[in-house]
Amino acid sequence: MKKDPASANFLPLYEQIKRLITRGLAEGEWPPGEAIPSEMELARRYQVSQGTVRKAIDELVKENYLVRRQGKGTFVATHADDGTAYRFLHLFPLEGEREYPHSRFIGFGRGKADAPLAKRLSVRPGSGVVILRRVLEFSGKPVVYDDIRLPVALLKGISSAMIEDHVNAHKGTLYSLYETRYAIRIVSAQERICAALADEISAPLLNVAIGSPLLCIERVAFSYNLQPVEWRKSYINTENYYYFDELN
Amino acid sequence: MKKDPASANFLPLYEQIKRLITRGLAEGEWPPGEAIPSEMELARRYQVSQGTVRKAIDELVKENYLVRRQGKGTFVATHADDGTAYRFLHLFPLEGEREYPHSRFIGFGRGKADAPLAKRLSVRPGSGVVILRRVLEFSGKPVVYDDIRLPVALLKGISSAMIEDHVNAHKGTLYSLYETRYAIRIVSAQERICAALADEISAPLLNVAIGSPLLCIERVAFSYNLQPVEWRKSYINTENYYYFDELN
DNA sequence: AAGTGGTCTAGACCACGTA
DNA sequence: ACGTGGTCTAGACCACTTG
Repeated sequence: MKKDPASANFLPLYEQIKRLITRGLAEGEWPPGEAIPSEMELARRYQVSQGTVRKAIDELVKENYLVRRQGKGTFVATHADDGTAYRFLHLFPLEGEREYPHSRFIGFGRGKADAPLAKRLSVRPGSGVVILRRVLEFSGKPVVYDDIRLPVALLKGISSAMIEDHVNAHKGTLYSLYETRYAIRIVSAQERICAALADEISAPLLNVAIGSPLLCIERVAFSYNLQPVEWRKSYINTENYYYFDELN
Repeated sequence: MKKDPASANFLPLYEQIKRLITRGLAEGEWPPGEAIPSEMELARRYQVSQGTVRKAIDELVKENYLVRRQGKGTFVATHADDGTAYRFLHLFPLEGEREYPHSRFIGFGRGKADAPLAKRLSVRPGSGVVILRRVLEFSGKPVVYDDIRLPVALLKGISSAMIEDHVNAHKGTLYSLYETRYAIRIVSAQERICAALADEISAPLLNVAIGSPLLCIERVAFSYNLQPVEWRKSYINTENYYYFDELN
Protein backbone atom coordinates (compact mmCIF):
# COMPACT_ATOMS: atom_id res chain seq x y z
CA MET A 1 0.00 0.00 0.00
CA LYS A 2 1.48 3.29 -1.08
CA LYS A 3 0.70 6.90 -0.52
CA ASP A 4 1.41 9.30 -3.34
CA PRO A 5 0.11 12.81 -2.73
CA ALA A 6 1.55 13.98 -6.04
CA SER A 7 -0.61 11.62 -8.05
CA ALA A 8 -3.73 13.02 -9.69
CA ASN A 9 -6.00 10.26 -8.44
CA PHE A 10 -4.70 10.37 -4.89
CA LEU A 11 -6.92 8.91 -2.22
CA PRO A 12 -6.34 8.69 1.52
CA LEU A 13 -5.07 5.29 2.60
CA TYR A 14 -8.18 4.54 4.65
CA GLU A 15 -10.30 5.25 1.55
CA GLN A 16 -8.26 2.75 -0.42
CA ILE A 17 -8.62 0.16 2.35
CA LYS A 18 -12.33 0.86 2.44
CA ARG A 19 -12.62 0.08 -1.25
CA LEU A 20 -10.53 -3.06 -0.95
CA ILE A 21 -12.78 -4.34 1.82
CA THR A 22 -15.90 -3.36 -0.12
CA ARG A 23 -14.57 -5.26 -3.11
CA GLY A 24 -14.13 -8.34 -0.94
CA LEU A 25 -17.71 -7.97 0.24
CA ALA A 26 -19.09 -7.47 -3.26
CA GLU A 27 -17.15 -10.45 -4.60
CA GLY A 28 -18.39 -12.68 -1.84
CA GLU A 29 -15.00 -13.29 -0.23
CA TRP A 30 -16.73 -12.81 3.12
CA PRO A 31 -20.41 -13.77 2.94
CA PRO A 32 -23.15 -12.11 5.04
CA GLY A 33 -23.05 -13.16 8.68
CA GLU A 34 -19.41 -14.27 8.54
CA ALA A 35 -16.47 -12.57 10.24
CA ILE A 36 -13.94 -10.62 8.21
CA PRO A 37 -10.26 -10.88 9.24
CA SER A 38 -9.22 -9.03 12.40
CA GLU A 39 -7.98 -5.47 12.22
CA MET A 40 -4.39 -6.58 12.86
CA GLU A 41 -4.66 -9.22 10.15
CA LEU A 42 -5.97 -6.71 7.60
CA ALA A 43 -3.27 -4.23 8.63
CA ARG A 44 -0.62 -6.85 7.85
CA ARG A 45 -2.28 -7.82 4.59
CA TYR A 46 -2.55 -4.26 3.31
CA GLN A 47 0.70 -3.05 4.87
CA VAL A 48 -0.83 -0.19 6.83
CA SER A 49 -1.25 0.51 10.52
CA GLN A 50 -4.09 -0.93 12.55
CA GLY A 51 -5.46 2.58 13.10
CA THR A 52 -5.90 3.11 9.38
CA VAL A 53 -7.76 -0.18 8.97
CA ARG A 54 -9.87 0.81 11.93
CA LYS A 55 -10.89 4.10 10.34
CA ALA A 56 -11.88 2.29 7.13
CA ILE A 57 -13.97 -0.23 9.08
CA ASP A 58 -15.49 2.58 11.17
CA GLU A 59 -16.99 4.07 8.04
CA LEU A 60 -18.18 0.73 6.67
CA VAL A 61 -19.91 0.11 9.98
CA LYS A 62 -21.66 3.48 9.77
CA GLU A 63 -22.83 2.56 6.26
CA ASN A 64 -24.24 -0.71 7.64
CA TYR A 65 -21.93 -2.89 5.56
CA LEU A 66 -20.30 -4.38 8.68
CA VAL A 67 -21.12 -4.81 12.35
CA ARG A 68 -18.59 -4.95 15.16
CA ARG A 69 -18.88 -7.29 18.12
CA GLN A 70 -16.43 -6.51 20.86
CA GLY A 71 -14.24 -9.44 21.75
CA LYS A 72 -15.52 -11.52 18.81
CA GLY A 73 -14.69 -9.76 15.60
CA THR A 74 -16.17 -7.72 12.75
CA PHE A 75 -18.98 -9.35 10.78
CA VAL A 76 -20.65 -8.83 7.44
CA ALA A 77 -24.10 -7.34 8.02
CA THR A 78 -27.08 -9.51 7.06
CA HIS A 79 -30.84 -9.30 6.71
CA ALA A 80 -31.02 -12.76 8.29
CA ASP A 81 -30.56 -11.25 11.76
CA ASP A 82 -33.81 -10.79 13.58
CA GLY A 83 -32.64 -7.39 14.70
CA THR A 84 -32.03 -5.97 11.23
CA ALA A 85 -34.44 -7.98 9.07
CA TYR A 86 -36.92 -5.10 8.92
CA ARG A 87 -34.40 -2.28 8.78
CA PHE A 88 -36.01 -0.85 5.63
CA LEU A 89 -39.62 -1.20 6.79
CA HIS A 90 -40.57 2.21 8.15
CA LEU A 91 -44.18 1.38 9.00
CA PHE A 92 -45.35 1.63 12.60
CA PRO A 93 -48.74 1.27 14.22
CA LEU A 94 -50.47 4.50 15.26
CA GLU A 95 -51.09 2.84 18.63
CA GLY A 96 -49.27 0.15 20.54
CA GLU A 97 -46.08 -1.81 20.09
CA ARG A 98 -44.25 -2.30 16.82
CA GLU A 99 -45.63 -5.12 14.64
CA TYR A 100 -44.03 -7.10 11.85
CA PRO A 101 -45.89 -8.18 8.76
CA HIS A 102 -46.78 -11.53 7.24
CA SER A 103 -46.27 -11.80 3.45
CA ARG A 104 -49.02 -13.28 1.29
CA PHE A 105 -47.84 -13.73 -2.29
CA ILE A 106 -50.54 -13.27 -4.90
CA GLY A 107 -48.60 -13.24 -8.12
CA PHE A 108 -45.40 -14.48 -9.68
CA GLY A 109 -44.44 -13.92 -13.30
CA ARG A 110 -42.05 -12.53 -15.84
CA GLY A 111 -42.17 -9.51 -18.06
CA LYS A 112 -40.06 -6.97 -19.87
CA ALA A 113 -38.70 -3.71 -18.47
CA ASP A 114 -40.30 -0.63 -19.94
CA ALA A 115 -38.18 2.49 -20.32
CA PRO A 116 -38.72 4.01 -16.85
CA LEU A 117 -38.12 0.71 -15.07
CA ALA A 118 -35.06 -0.06 -17.20
CA LYS A 119 -33.63 3.31 -16.26
CA ARG A 120 -34.17 2.72 -12.54
CA LEU A 121 -32.62 -0.75 -12.68
CA SER A 122 -29.80 0.25 -15.05
CA VAL A 123 -30.73 -2.47 -17.54
CA ARG A 124 -31.54 -2.44 -21.25
CA PRO A 125 -35.16 -1.50 -22.03
CA GLY A 126 -37.03 -4.66 -22.95
CA SER A 127 -34.80 -6.94 -20.89
CA GLY A 128 -36.46 -9.57 -18.75
CA VAL A 129 -37.73 -8.91 -15.25
CA VAL A 130 -39.25 -11.07 -12.55
CA ILE A 131 -42.54 -9.69 -11.22
CA LEU A 132 -43.77 -10.41 -7.71
CA ARG A 133 -47.00 -9.23 -6.18
CA ARG A 134 -47.84 -9.62 -2.56
CA VAL A 135 -49.85 -8.24 0.32
CA LEU A 136 -48.30 -7.49 3.69
CA GLU A 137 -50.64 -8.26 6.54
CA PHE A 138 -50.24 -6.77 10.00
CA SER A 139 -52.15 -8.62 12.72
CA GLY A 140 -53.94 -10.52 9.97
CA LYS A 141 -55.15 -7.40 8.15
CA PRO A 142 -53.88 -6.27 4.73
CA VAL A 143 -51.96 -2.97 4.90
CA VAL A 144 -49.51 -2.95 2.00
CA TYR A 145 -49.81 -4.09 -1.62
CA ASP A 146 -46.42 -4.54 -3.32
CA ASP A 147 -45.52 -4.78 -6.99
CA ILE A 148 -41.86 -5.89 -7.05
CA ARG A 149 -39.62 -6.23 -10.10
CA LEU A 150 -36.01 -7.39 -10.52
CA PRO A 151 -33.78 -8.18 -13.48
CA VAL A 152 -34.32 -11.87 -14.23
CA ALA A 153 -30.60 -12.16 -14.91
CA LEU A 154 -29.91 -11.72 -11.19
CA LEU A 155 -32.35 -14.41 -10.04
CA LYS A 156 -31.69 -17.45 -12.20
CA GLY A 157 -34.02 -20.32 -11.39
CA ILE A 158 -36.25 -18.42 -9.00
CA SER A 159 -39.67 -19.91 -8.49
CA SER A 160 -42.85 -19.19 -6.68
CA ALA A 161 -42.29 -22.23 -4.48
CA MET A 162 -38.80 -21.11 -3.48
CA ILE A 163 -40.09 -17.73 -2.38
CA GLU A 164 -43.01 -19.16 -0.44
CA ASP A 165 -40.74 -21.64 1.26
CA HIS A 166 -38.17 -19.05 2.24
CA VAL A 167 -40.65 -16.46 3.43
CA ASN A 168 -43.17 -18.71 5.10
CA ALA A 169 -41.22 -21.74 6.26
CA HIS A 170 -38.02 -19.94 7.20
CA LYS A 171 -39.62 -16.66 8.26
CA GLY A 172 -37.27 -14.79 5.97
CA THR A 173 -37.69 -11.50 4.13
CA LEU A 174 -37.15 -11.09 0.41
CA TYR A 175 -33.84 -9.37 1.13
CA SER A 176 -32.59 -12.33 3.14
CA LEU A 177 -33.63 -14.58 0.23
CA TYR A 178 -31.55 -12.51 -2.19
CA GLU A 179 -28.64 -12.94 0.21
CA THR A 180 -28.83 -16.64 0.88
CA ARG A 181 -29.87 -17.86 -2.58
CA TYR A 182 -28.30 -15.33 -4.90
CA ALA A 183 -25.42 -13.78 -2.96
CA ILE A 184 -26.92 -10.33 -3.44
CA ARG A 185 -26.84 -8.10 -0.43
CA ILE A 186 -29.14 -5.04 -0.26
CA VAL A 187 -27.34 -2.22 1.54
CA SER A 188 -29.36 0.90 0.77
CA ALA A 189 -32.53 2.12 -0.90
CA GLN A 190 -34.20 5.28 -2.16
CA GLU A 191 -37.90 5.94 -1.80
CA ARG A 192 -40.21 8.42 -3.50
CA ILE A 193 -43.46 8.92 -1.65
CA CYS A 194 -46.67 10.27 -3.14
CA ALA A 195 -50.36 10.34 -2.23
CA ALA A 196 -52.78 8.20 -4.24
CA LEU A 197 -56.33 6.89 -4.22
CA ALA A 198 -57.30 3.23 -4.01
CA ASP A 199 -58.34 1.89 -7.42
CA GLU A 200 -60.04 -1.27 -8.71
CA ILE A 201 -56.89 -3.32 -8.13
CA SER A 202 -55.61 -2.03 -4.80
CA ALA A 203 -58.92 -1.39 -3.05
CA PRO A 204 -60.09 -5.03 -2.79
CA LEU A 205 -56.60 -6.24 -1.89
CA LEU A 206 -56.35 -3.75 0.95
CA ASN A 207 -59.98 -4.14 1.90
CA VAL A 208 -60.80 -0.44 1.52
CA ALA A 209 -63.25 1.50 -0.62
CA ILE A 210 -62.22 2.75 -4.04
CA GLY A 211 -61.10 6.36 -3.60
CA SER A 212 -59.63 5.81 -0.15
CA PRO A 213 -56.35 7.64 0.46
CA LEU A 214 -53.19 5.54 0.16
CA LEU A 215 -49.49 6.16 0.32
CA CYS A 216 -47.70 5.22 -2.86
CA ILE A 217 -44.00 4.48 -2.39
CA GLU A 218 -41.63 3.75 -5.22
CA ARG A 219 -38.43 2.13 -3.97
CA VAL A 220 -35.19 1.22 -5.67
CA ALA A 221 -32.94 -1.02 -3.58
CA PHE A 222 -29.17 -1.11 -4.09
CA SER A 223 -26.35 -3.52 -3.43
CA TYR A 224 -22.71 -2.51 -2.89
CA ASN A 225 -21.43 0.37 -5.02
CA LEU A 226 -24.97 1.64 -5.61
CA GLN A 227 -25.79 -1.21 -7.97
CA PRO A 228 -29.60 -1.21 -8.41
CA VAL A 229 -31.13 -4.62 -7.74
CA GLU A 230 -34.85 -4.27 -7.10
CA TRP A 231 -37.67 -1.88 -7.94
CA ARG A 232 -40.95 -1.92 -6.09
CA LYS A 233 -44.11 0.10 -5.82
CA SER A 234 -46.03 -0.13 -2.56
CA TYR A 235 -49.58 1.00 -1.88
CA ILE A 236 -50.20 1.50 1.80
CA ASN A 237 -53.36 1.94 3.82
CA THR A 238 -52.40 4.39 6.58
CA GLU A 239 -55.57 4.17 8.61
CA ASN A 240 -53.72 2.40 11.41
CA TYR A 241 -50.05 2.69 10.43
CA TYR A 242 -47.73 5.57 9.62
CA TYR A 243 -44.49 5.90 7.74
CA PHE A 244 -41.69 7.13 9.98
CA ASP A 245 -38.74 9.23 8.87
CA GLU A 246 -35.93 10.60 10.99
CA LEU A 247 -34.28 13.78 9.68
CA ASN A 248 -30.76 14.68 10.71
CA MET B 1 -10.38 15.43 32.49
CA LYS B 2 -10.19 12.08 34.13
CA LYS B 3 -10.74 8.54 33.15
CA ASP B 4 -12.07 6.17 35.75
CA PRO B 5 -13.06 2.77 34.39
CA ALA B 6 -13.99 1.56 37.85
CA SER B 7 -16.72 4.16 38.24
CA ALA B 8 -20.28 3.04 37.61
CA ASN B 9 -21.10 5.95 35.35
CA PHE B 10 -17.94 5.62 33.31
CA LEU B 11 -17.99 7.21 29.88
CA PRO B 12 -15.22 7.26 27.27
CA LEU B 13 -13.27 10.50 27.31
CA TYR B 14 -14.38 11.47 23.80
CA GLU B 15 -17.99 11.01 24.93
CA GLN B 16 -17.39 13.37 27.83
CA ILE B 17 -15.76 15.90 25.51
CA LYS B 18 -18.69 15.55 23.13
CA ARG B 19 -21.08 16.45 25.91
CA LEU B 20 -19.00 19.38 27.03
CA ILE B 21 -18.95 20.77 23.51
CA THR B 22 -22.68 20.13 23.11
CA ARG B 23 -23.28 21.98 26.36
CA GLY B 24 -21.34 24.94 24.98
CA LEU B 25 -23.48 24.85 21.84
CA ALA B 26 -26.75 24.57 23.76
CA GLU B 27 -25.77 27.40 26.10
CA GLY B 28 -24.87 29.67 23.22
CA GLU B 29 -21.18 29.95 24.06
CA TRP B 30 -20.51 29.51 20.32
CA PRO B 31 -23.44 30.78 18.24
CA PRO B 32 -24.46 29.30 14.86
CA GLY B 33 -22.07 30.22 12.07
CA GLU B 34 -19.20 31.02 14.45
CA ALA B 35 -16.00 29.02 14.87
CA ILE B 36 -15.41 26.94 17.96
CA PRO B 37 -11.87 26.84 19.40
CA SER B 38 -9.28 24.84 17.49
CA GLU B 39 -8.72 21.18 18.27
CA MET B 40 -5.41 21.95 20.00
CA GLU B 41 -7.05 24.67 22.04
CA LEU B 42 -9.86 22.37 23.18
CA ALA B 43 -7.33 19.63 23.94
CA ARG B 44 -5.50 22.02 26.27
CA ARG B 45 -8.71 23.23 27.84
CA TYR B 46 -10.02 19.75 28.60
CA GLN B 47 -6.62 18.20 29.32
CA VAL B 48 -6.88 15.44 26.73
CA SER B 49 -5.00 14.69 23.53
CA GLN B 50 -5.87 16.32 20.24
CA GLY B 51 -6.91 12.93 18.85
CA THR B 52 -9.57 12.55 21.51
CA VAL B 53 -11.00 15.99 20.80
CA ARG B 54 -10.93 15.12 17.12
CA LYS B 55 -12.99 11.97 17.66
CA ALA B 56 -15.57 13.95 19.65
CA ILE B 57 -15.80 16.57 16.91
CA ASP B 58 -15.98 13.86 14.23
CA GLU B 59 -19.20 12.60 15.74
CA LEU B 60 -20.68 16.05 16.21
CA VAL B 61 -19.96 16.73 12.54
CA LYS B 62 -21.76 13.54 11.53
CA GLU B 63 -24.74 14.65 13.62
CA ASN B 64 -24.72 18.00 11.78
CA TYR B 65 -23.98 19.99 14.89
CA LEU B 66 -20.68 21.27 13.49
CA VAL B 67 -19.03 21.69 10.11
CA ARG B 68 -15.30 21.52 9.43
CA ARG B 69 -13.52 23.80 6.99
CA GLN B 70 -9.97 22.72 6.33
CA GLY B 71 -7.43 25.42 7.06
CA LYS B 72 -10.08 27.67 8.64
CA GLY B 73 -11.55 25.92 11.63
CA THR B 74 -14.64 24.11 12.90
CA PHE B 75 -17.91 26.04 12.80
CA VAL B 76 -21.31 25.76 14.39
CA ALA B 77 -23.79 24.56 11.76
CA THR B 78 -26.52 27.01 10.78
CA HIS B 79 -29.71 27.14 8.75
CA ALA B 80 -28.58 30.56 7.49
CA ASP B 81 -26.24 28.89 4.99
CA ASP B 82 -27.72 28.69 1.52
CA GLY B 83 -26.41 25.16 1.27
CA THR B 84 -28.17 23.81 4.34
CA ALA B 85 -31.22 26.10 4.62
CA TYR B 86 -33.54 23.46 3.14
CA ARG B 87 -31.87 20.42 4.69
CA PHE B 88 -35.19 19.23 6.16
CA LEU B 89 -37.30 19.85 3.05
CA HIS B 90 -37.51 16.49 1.29
CA LEU B 91 -39.77 17.60 -1.57
CA PHE B 92 -38.51 17.36 -5.14
CA PRO B 93 -40.16 17.97 -8.51
CA LEU B 94 -41.15 14.87 -10.48
CA GLU B 95 -39.44 16.47 -13.47
CA GLY B 96 -36.61 18.94 -13.78
CA GLU B 97 -34.20 20.63 -11.41
CA ARG B 98 -34.72 21.05 -7.69
CA GLU B 99 -36.88 24.03 -6.72
CA TYR B 100 -37.15 25.95 -3.48
CA PRO B 101 -40.43 27.30 -2.14
CA HIS B 102 -41.77 30.75 -1.36
CA SER B 103 -43.64 31.09 1.96
CA ARG B 104 -47.00 32.86 2.03
CA PHE B 105 -48.21 33.32 5.61
CA ILE B 106 -51.96 33.15 6.01
CA GLY B 107 -52.42 33.04 9.74
CA PHE B 108 -50.75 34.05 12.98
CA GLY B 109 -52.25 33.50 16.39
CA ARG B 110 -52.04 31.99 19.83
CA GLY B 111 -53.75 29.06 21.43
CA LYS B 112 -53.41 26.39 24.06
CA ALA B 113 -51.77 23.00 23.69
CA ASP B 114 -54.20 20.10 23.79
CA ALA B 115 -53.03 16.82 25.30
CA PRO B 116 -51.46 15.26 22.16
CA LEU B 117 -49.61 18.44 21.22
CA ALA B 118 -48.44 18.99 24.79
CA LYS B 119 -47.03 15.49 24.82
CA ARG B 120 -45.16 16.02 21.57
CA LEU B 121 -43.71 19.33 22.73
CA SER B 122 -43.01 18.17 26.29
CA VAL B 123 -45.04 21.02 27.77
CA ARG B 124 -47.94 21.17 30.22
CA PRO B 125 -51.36 20.57 28.60
CA GLY B 126 -53.09 23.91 28.28
CA SER B 127 -49.88 25.92 28.09
CA GLY B 128 -49.65 28.64 25.47
CA VAL B 129 -48.56 27.99 21.89
CA VAL B 130 -47.94 30.20 18.90
CA ILE B 131 -49.84 29.07 15.79
CA LEU B 132 -48.60 29.80 12.28
CA ARG B 133 -50.30 28.87 9.06
CA ARG B 134 -48.73 29.22 5.69
CA VAL B 135 -48.68 27.94 2.14
CA LEU B 136 -45.46 26.96 0.38
CA GLU B 137 -45.49 27.85 -3.28
CA PHE B 138 -43.21 26.23 -5.83
CA SER B 139 -42.91 28.14 -9.10
CA GLY B 140 -45.83 30.29 -7.96
CA LYS B 141 -48.15 27.35 -7.32
CA PRO B 142 -49.35 26.21 -3.88
CA VAL B 143 -48.02 22.75 -2.93
CA VAL B 144 -47.86 22.61 0.87
CA TYR B 145 -50.20 23.87 3.58
CA ASP B 146 -48.53 24.07 7.00
CA ASP B 147 -50.03 24.33 10.47
CA ILE B 148 -47.10 25.11 12.79
CA ARG B 149 -47.16 25.34 16.58
CA LEU B 150 -44.47 26.20 19.14
CA PRO B 151 -44.45 26.87 22.88
CA VAL B 152 -45.00 30.61 23.26
CA ALA B 153 -42.46 30.57 26.09
CA LEU B 154 -39.69 29.96 23.56
CA LEU B 155 -40.67 32.83 21.24
CA LYS B 156 -41.19 35.87 23.43
CA GLY B 157 -42.29 38.90 21.48
CA ILE B 158 -42.76 37.14 18.17
CA SER B 159 -45.01 38.93 15.71
CA SER B 160 -46.47 38.43 12.29
CA ALA B 161 -44.42 41.35 11.01
CA MET B 162 -41.16 39.89 12.31
CA ILE B 163 -41.79 36.61 10.54
CA GLU B 164 -42.78 38.22 7.26
CA ASP B 165 -39.73 40.45 7.38
CA HIS B 166 -37.34 37.61 8.09
CA VAL B 167 -38.79 35.21 5.56
CA ASN B 168 -39.56 37.64 2.74
CA ALA B 169 -37.04 40.44 3.09
CA HIS B 170 -34.11 38.34 4.26
CA LYS B 171 -35.03 35.18 2.35
CA GLY B 172 -34.74 33.18 5.55
CA THR B 173 -36.48 30.00 6.66
CA LEU B 174 -38.38 29.66 9.92
CA TYR B 175 -35.50 27.62 11.32
CA SER B 176 -33.03 30.41 10.58
CA LEU B 177 -35.41 32.82 12.32
CA TYR B 178 -35.44 30.64 15.44
CA GLU B 179 -31.65 30.75 15.35
CA THR B 180 -31.08 34.44 14.82
CA ARG B 181 -33.90 35.83 16.95
CA TYR B 182 -34.28 33.24 19.66
CA ALA B 183 -30.97 31.39 19.83
CA ILE B 184 -32.75 28.10 19.21
CA ARG B 185 -31.03 25.79 16.78
CA ILE B 186 -33.01 22.95 15.16
CA VAL B 187 -30.74 19.93 14.73
CA SER B 188 -33.07 17.03 14.00
CA ALA B 189 -36.70 16.14 13.36
CA GLN B 190 -39.06 13.18 13.24
CA GLU B 191 -41.81 12.84 10.66
CA ARG B 192 -44.89 10.61 10.53
CA ILE B 193 -46.37 10.35 7.08
CA CYS B 194 -49.92 9.32 6.25
CA ALA B 195 -52.27 9.56 3.28
CA ALA B 196 -55.20 11.96 3.48
CA LEU B 197 -57.90 13.58 1.35
CA ALA B 198 -58.19 17.29 0.69
CA ASP B 199 -60.98 18.84 2.80
CA GLU B 200 -62.82 22.17 2.87
CA ILE B 201 -59.81 23.91 4.41
CA SER B 202 -56.89 22.43 2.51
CA ALA B 203 -58.48 22.03 -0.93
CA PRO B 204 -58.94 25.74 -1.75
CA LEU B 205 -55.53 26.62 -0.30
CA LEU B 206 -53.80 24.02 -2.47
CA ASN B 207 -56.07 24.71 -5.42
CA VAL B 208 -57.28 21.12 -5.73
CA ALA B 209 -60.69 19.46 -5.57
CA ILE B 210 -62.07 18.22 -2.27
CA GLY B 211 -61.24 14.52 -2.03
CA SER B 212 -57.92 14.82 -3.88
CA PRO B 213 -55.12 12.70 -2.41
CA LEU B 214 -52.64 14.53 -0.18
CA LEU B 215 -49.66 13.56 1.93
CA CYS B 216 -50.10 14.45 5.57
CA ILE B 217 -46.85 14.84 7.47
CA GLU B 218 -46.64 15.45 11.19
CA ARG B 219 -43.21 16.73 12.19
CA VAL B 220 -41.63 17.41 15.55
CA ALA B 221 -38.38 19.39 15.34
CA PHE B 222 -35.73 19.16 18.04
CA SER B 223 -32.89 21.29 19.33
CA TYR B 224 -29.80 19.95 21.10
CA ASN B 225 -30.34 17.02 23.47
CA LEU B 226 -33.59 16.08 21.73
CA GLN B 227 -35.41 19.07 23.18
CA PRO B 228 -38.68 19.43 21.20
CA VAL B 229 -39.20 22.93 19.84
CA GLU B 230 -41.74 22.89 17.06
CA TRP B 231 -44.68 20.77 15.91
CA ARG B 232 -46.14 21.04 12.45
CA LYS B 233 -48.64 19.30 10.25
CA SER B 234 -48.15 19.62 6.51
CA TYR B 235 -50.64 18.78 3.77
CA ILE B 236 -48.92 18.23 0.45
CA ASN B 237 -50.21 18.02 -3.09
CA THR B 238 -47.98 15.41 -4.75
CA GLU B 239 -49.22 15.83 -8.31
CA ASN B 240 -45.91 17.36 -9.34
CA TYR B 241 -43.63 16.76 -6.34
CA TYR B 242 -42.55 13.72 -4.38
CA TYR B 243 -41.18 13.16 -0.90
CA PHE B 244 -37.73 11.63 -1.00
CA ASP B 245 -36.26 9.31 1.61
CA GLU B 246 -32.87 7.65 1.61
CA LEU B 247 -32.66 4.38 3.57
CA ASN B 248 -29.33 3.17 4.88
C1' DA C 1 5.20 31.87 7.90
C1' DA C 2 1.78 30.50 10.96
C1' DG C 3 -2.42 28.26 12.15
C1' DT C 4 -6.09 25.20 11.06
C1' DG C 5 -8.02 20.71 9.93
C1' DG C 6 -6.68 15.87 7.61
C1' DT C 7 -3.97 11.63 7.54
C1' DC C 8 -1.00 8.13 9.37
C1' DT C 9 1.82 5.72 12.59
C1' DA C 10 3.32 3.05 16.82
C1' DG C 11 2.39 1.70 21.05
C1' DA C 12 -0.06 1.33 25.44
C1' DC C 13 -3.82 -0.23 27.98
C1' DC C 14 -8.91 -1.54 28.75
C1' DA C 15 -13.20 -4.44 28.02
C1' DC C 16 -15.28 -8.38 26.23
C1' DG C 17 -15.78 -13.28 24.67
C1' DT C 18 -13.99 -17.87 24.45
C1' DA C 19 -11.46 -21.68 25.69
C1' DA D 1 -4.52 -16.96 28.82
C1' DC D 2 -5.38 -15.21 24.51
C1' DG D 3 -7.41 -12.75 20.69
C1' DT D 4 -10.77 -9.49 19.49
C1' DG D 5 -12.51 -4.79 19.24
C1' DG D 6 -12.45 0.01 22.04
C1' DT D 7 -9.96 3.99 23.89
C1' DC D 8 -6.19 7.13 24.34
C1' DT D 9 -1.78 9.20 23.62
C1' DA D 10 2.22 11.61 21.27
C1' DG D 11 4.21 12.90 17.40
C1' DA D 12 5.01 13.38 12.44
C1' DC D 13 3.74 15.19 8.19
C1' DC D 14 0.32 16.93 4.54
C1' DA D 15 -3.24 20.27 2.61
C1' DC D 16 -5.64 24.39 2.84
C1' DT D 17 -6.38 29.38 4.24
C1' DT D 18 -4.88 33.72 5.75
C1' DG D 19 -1.74 37.41 6.60
